[in-house]
Amino acid sequence: MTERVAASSGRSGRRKRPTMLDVAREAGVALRTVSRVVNEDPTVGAHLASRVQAAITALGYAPDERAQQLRRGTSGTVGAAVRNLADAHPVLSAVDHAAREAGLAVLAMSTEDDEHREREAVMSMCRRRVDGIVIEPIGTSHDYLSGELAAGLPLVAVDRPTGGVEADAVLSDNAAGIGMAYRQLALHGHRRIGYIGDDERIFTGRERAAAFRACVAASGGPLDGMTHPGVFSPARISAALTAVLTGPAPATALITGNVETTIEVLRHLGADAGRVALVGFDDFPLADILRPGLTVVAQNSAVIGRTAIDLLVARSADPARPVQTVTVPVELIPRGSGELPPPD
Amino acid sequence: MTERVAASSGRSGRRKRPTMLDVAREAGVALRTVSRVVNEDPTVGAHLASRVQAAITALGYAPDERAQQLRRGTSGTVGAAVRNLADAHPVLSAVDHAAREAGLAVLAMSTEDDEHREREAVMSMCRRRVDGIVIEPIGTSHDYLSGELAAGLPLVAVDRPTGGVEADAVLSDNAAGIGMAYRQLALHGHRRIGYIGDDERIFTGRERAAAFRACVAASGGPLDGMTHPGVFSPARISAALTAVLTGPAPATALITGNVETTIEVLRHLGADAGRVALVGFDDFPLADILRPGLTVVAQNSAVIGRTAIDLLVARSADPARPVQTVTVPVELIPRGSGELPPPD
DNA sequence: ATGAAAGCGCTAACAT
DNA sequence: ATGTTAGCGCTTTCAT
Repeated sequence: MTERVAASSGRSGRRKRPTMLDVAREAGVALRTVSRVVNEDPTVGAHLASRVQAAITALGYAPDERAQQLRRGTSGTVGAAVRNLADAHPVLSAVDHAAREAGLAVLAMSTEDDEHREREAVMSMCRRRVDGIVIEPIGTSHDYLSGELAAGLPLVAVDRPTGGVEADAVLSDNAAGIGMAYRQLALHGHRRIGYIGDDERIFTGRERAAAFRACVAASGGPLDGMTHPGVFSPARISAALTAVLTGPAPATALITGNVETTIEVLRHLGADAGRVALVGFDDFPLADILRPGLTVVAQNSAVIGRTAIDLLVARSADPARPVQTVTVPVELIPRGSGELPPPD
Repeated sequence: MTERVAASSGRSGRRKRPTMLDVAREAGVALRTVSRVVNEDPTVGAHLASRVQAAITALGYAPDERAQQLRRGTSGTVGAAVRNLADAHPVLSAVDHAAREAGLAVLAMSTEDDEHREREAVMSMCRRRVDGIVIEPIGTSHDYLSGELAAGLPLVAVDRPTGGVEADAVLSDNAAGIGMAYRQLALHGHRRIGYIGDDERIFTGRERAAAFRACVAASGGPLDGMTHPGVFSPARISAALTAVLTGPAPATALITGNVETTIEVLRHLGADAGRVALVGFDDFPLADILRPGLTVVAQNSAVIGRTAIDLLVARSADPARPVQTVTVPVELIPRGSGELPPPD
């Protein structure tokens, strides 16, 4: 590594952080009075209040939230265990906003698509006594949470349901989305439509592949060689793409079951991107600056995030309420790639 | 909203969460012994240890981290105040990994490019008594942190320096990056090179615009009408683009000063993307699937994140050490758009 | 309107 | 090797 380093003068040593008691002494009042001022209790005399405020700013005092939470018995925080913080993540964004409106802080942790990490993240949230958890499940079994659930932990799954335990969930309407994609391609003259998507051991992979097969059956199109689920590595996507686009009766249009597949397909298509019609499941930033623009089935992340927090808050208020699964509509966004005609 | 809702049977009411004392009673040992087992103290007899473990799993006990932190006086957590959680954020990812390796959890909060929100997020982290903060500064003044800094809070700025207070920083080599971009375009025959970038009130905008002017001066190219800093809205980017690409002596190549500008320029260029050479500052996912592929100056996010955590840990260990600014090299990634020849 | 004291769940001296 | 006890910094009865 060849970083350049510039150094400068040091910084004074560590001073002890002021506590509420320090403030009380500085202001010459009782501890309780400082607590009252900090919590904006109106029953403090104006004179004392201002003296306490002065002491607070003089000392640079900020209350220790851990101690507050410990004493209050609530954390005012919801955990969000999502697959990735680094990728585009509109659901997390929506959760963040909705939680803030509900007066809750968000503790976001990434699961990195790893079952073990997911469990680690969720347990860490439990140890921090979050008031609820929004999870984008990776693992297939979440019964390590059954104790917490019995203890009243509000848990809401987004995108996929939890496994092994009953929990509220917010899902996209996968079947309807695949239907929209298929109809759009059929509408533009395609008869041989292919599908490349996720492993069917994954919930969304299963739902979307099943919906695709149903569409083909309903429209009387050919299924043979057109369905390629269980595809996740770039190499296998490349192979599936070759298989579906070559041979005696190649597909003229393609539906991709998730963003990763969509992007990998675009990467392999390269210059040929304009020669095969394509609809991707799930929108992503920049899909509109591709040429041709990418037609997608977009999930409504804003509504998903909002709903997740709503369910969380509702269960907090009433732990005994019935478990709910909310299905959120999806939307087809035509941008060109899905409207390409078949080669004549 | 037309969500479909499916309801199911309820869930048992809230049971009290077990404490360490409950475990001690269940196992018939003293509180201290449970604490020893939880903290893997080897001085516990094998017999008692297993009895305690059994009680822990039977009760589904998980220690309250807030109480641990309160008592230990350390939180084992670093805060990361970044501009956006929802956007691609490789630095956050790198911080996450490096922190984990150092045995630290990460509390990530987004500042949403808002000075007020930034302050809110940072203060919230302070109230949670994080052991240090990595910040991607938005605000121009951070002297509200001077008290915390004096109290020994390790603070590391990434991408831009903090304002008004001395803190460690990890910056990209903006000047070198602009130099690489300029030379690449010059090498491919361009004489009239334009620049569209951030406001010069922003640190990176200032550094990059200055470096661009220096490049033009050094190479004897024309500066007139070629420099467009202070551009941030889509409308203004569009205007700047028109200005730089039209007139009697239009630019044949362009350098864009940040991702937002790059993407907006691509959006406006549309079908003409292949007719003007372009180098963008900062890489982004999918830049390689554009046609032509986008040539970029890439920041080394992995090194930036790592270095930030290294500086944080170093200052934790020695609060009096000199303040450091580390400059991380950038890299030119040629993908086609920067290698286009000038027309004719 | 203000204060004294108990205790949230845990760790760490200090016994034994 | 195991138990007793005093707090960490705060909120909250309960007095005054």
